[in-house]
Amino acid sequence: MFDLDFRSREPIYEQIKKQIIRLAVTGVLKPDEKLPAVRQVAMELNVNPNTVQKAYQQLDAAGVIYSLPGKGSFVASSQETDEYARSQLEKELERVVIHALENAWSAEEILRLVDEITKRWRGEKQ
Amino acid sequence: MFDLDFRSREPIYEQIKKQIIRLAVTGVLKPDEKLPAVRQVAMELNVNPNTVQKAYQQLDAAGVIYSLPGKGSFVASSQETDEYARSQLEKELERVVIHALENAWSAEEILRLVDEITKRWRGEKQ
Amino acid sequence: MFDLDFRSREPIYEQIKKQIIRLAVTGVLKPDEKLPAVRQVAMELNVNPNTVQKAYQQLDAAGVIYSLPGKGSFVASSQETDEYARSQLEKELERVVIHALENAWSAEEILRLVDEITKRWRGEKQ
Amino acid sequence: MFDLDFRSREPIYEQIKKQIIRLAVTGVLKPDEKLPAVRQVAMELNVNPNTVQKAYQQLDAAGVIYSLPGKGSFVASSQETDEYARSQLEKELERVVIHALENAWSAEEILRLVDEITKRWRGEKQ
DNA sequence: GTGGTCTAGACCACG
DNA sequence: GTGGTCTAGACCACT
Repeated sequence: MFDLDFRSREPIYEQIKKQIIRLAVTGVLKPDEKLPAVRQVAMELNVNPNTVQKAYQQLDAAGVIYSLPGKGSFVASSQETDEYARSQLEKELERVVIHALENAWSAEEILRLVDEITKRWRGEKQ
Repeated sequence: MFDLDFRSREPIYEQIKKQIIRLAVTGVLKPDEKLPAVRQVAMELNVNPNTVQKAYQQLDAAGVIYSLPGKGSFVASSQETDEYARSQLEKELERVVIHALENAWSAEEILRLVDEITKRWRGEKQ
Repeated sequence: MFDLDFRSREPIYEQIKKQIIRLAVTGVLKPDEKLPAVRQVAMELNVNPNTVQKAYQQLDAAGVIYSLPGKGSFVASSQETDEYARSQLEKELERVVIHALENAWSAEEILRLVDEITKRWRGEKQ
Repeated sequence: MFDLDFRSREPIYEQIKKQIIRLAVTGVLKPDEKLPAVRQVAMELNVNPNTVQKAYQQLDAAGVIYSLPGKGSFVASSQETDEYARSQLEKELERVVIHALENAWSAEEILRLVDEITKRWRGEKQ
């Protein structure tokens, strides 16, 4: 279900968070659908249950999922998830674009590169 | 000379690296111009010399500056710097854009947001 | 008969306890009236019988209901119930009010907020 | 510095969070003041560093403190803290007051009890 | 079997 | 020495 890169600088729990958000935003996981149990995910990914727990707990605090002790964890309403995902991505994009502008990139250069990346990605997807 | 944000999550040495690159790319620092000594920068910025040293070393390894033992550190040719800065930024941008695409953003949405960020930044600069 | 919120952090058995107490205190359930059987409540609420059992047991231990083996569970005298409910609520309220006072709230602020909550609740009820 | 109740149902990290908030709201801890290190608090309280870390991290996510790896954790602006503390307390108070109202308490009864608790607390403080 | 808390102890990046 | 991440493994409350 998930795909981790253990060599990445990005913490494992962050990778898990992002993948769950991706699945929720793209509609693979529906609102109120049950997520796999913490221990099950931990086994499948070969990581410690605490690491998965941390991801679930932070998503819960952010309103992306809701966890019911004794029952499981479930996807929250799509509105909450979309808002959270959108604000996170906007922050990331803003940081990078401003960094480029500070390094004397023109708006046209940035837009052209974004367009190129998008087209390349579309090609790989098909 | 530099402007650091000690409250940022971004490591100090990364901030120093980015600012030197920015000054080189924007032409404030000319090729073969001597950089201020590690200790002097450390004193001016009120940071540990090790931190400045780390920034200089990594810039050296990346070919953006070159260090002559006993003489100091100097800005490399603008070509080296531009290539390094460009490839770093392209990698960053690609990562973020693909992340957005994976989260069901349309190319139009991304381009619109980039445009918006650019205009906002221009406004703040003036 | 009851109205549960399965998404709440509050344990299901606690919700059942509070609702039975509420019905007894408000006079909907009369003293010595028979409560519905554990299994019946469990079926109606779609919860595990153990969960209902736990609620009944704790109410029994608190003296709010009394269970006659083989005959069922019955509402205790209104005096028992009122005392229990009152002491529970006083404890809860004391805990929260003291917490507010410790966080530099003034008595006036607390009273004003209580008043506001009361008025809002009255509005929603009608 | 802190005062824990290990027998309480309230998690230790929650108790730590509340105490730090209390100290910040009451002005004992000033904005940008350095908090004791995670490991130091852990030693003083005789708890595991991970437990203290959890408290610090959640306060950081809530904007009440900011943590700089390698430097320490610091109290954020009083505005952030006040807002967070206020909203938490309002939620707690609302829950309890509504619970009382549902159990047939009159607004006057509640206000009288709050007043009584306040006066008793003032007496104990002096 | 579920999520949640906690301990013990290790390792890493940063300053 | 600082915060941050992770593992291993235990115990608890709830369903």
